[in-house]
Amino acid sequence: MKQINENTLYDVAELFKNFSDSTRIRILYCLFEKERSVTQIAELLQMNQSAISHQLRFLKNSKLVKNRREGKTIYYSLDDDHVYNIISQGIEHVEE
Amino acid sequence: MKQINENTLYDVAELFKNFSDSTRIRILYCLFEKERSVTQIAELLQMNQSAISHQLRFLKNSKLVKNRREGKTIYYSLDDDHVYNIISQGIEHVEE
DNA sequence: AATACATATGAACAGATGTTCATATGTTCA
DNA sequence: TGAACATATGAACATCTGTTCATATGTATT
Repeated sequence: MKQINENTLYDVAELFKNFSDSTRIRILYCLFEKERSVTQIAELLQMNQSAISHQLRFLKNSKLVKNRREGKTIYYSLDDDHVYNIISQGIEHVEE
Repeated sequence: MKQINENTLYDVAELFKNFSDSTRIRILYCLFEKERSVTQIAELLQMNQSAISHQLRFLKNSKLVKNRREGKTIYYSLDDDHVYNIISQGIEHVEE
């Protein structure tokens, strides 16, 4: 087992916090396929726009999603190669 | 991307909840090396026994740790092969 | 049986978290 | 410029979460 820094585990907990809420993980999962706008995500998840927007900010701060503007619309997409792998591993775990 | 069940993502969020708290992840991490008693864990993490005990129950319910009694002492150890991999991947992520 | 040790448990509390509502900001198009 | 659309934001609120304290349960030893 490799030696790790004192604070690393706190950062790891912060990282996993992103995946510990069903709204956030559903947002990330629906971005697996392709980028989507805030409105599209809200419709997909059947939740109101503000709730999605708040969670997207959370995910953006964690650098898990990025966005780009196209006119009035802002498209969000995954910003981290690890996201796919981490969630996939989680899915594998629970489906056993 | 594979097709997943409606409820799977909720379960995945539940799974990651285990790793989203620094106390729990530190407990799990110190069990990487070997099994440890509640008191040993409390000393290692410099936290009181009750807090550790509560979190161990949490982790036990999630089937991430198991325990065995030896006299007065109860030893906890990891109960899931995935735990090691999931946390390792988290560590890798934050150390980049 | 009484004491000491190890762990578990429930209640109480403070702080964190997620959602909603109202509204602000930013963009497009007429 | 004004209206319509898309998104962001702050405040308020209810709920959830993690810790502590006090105490209960379980085991070993004398």
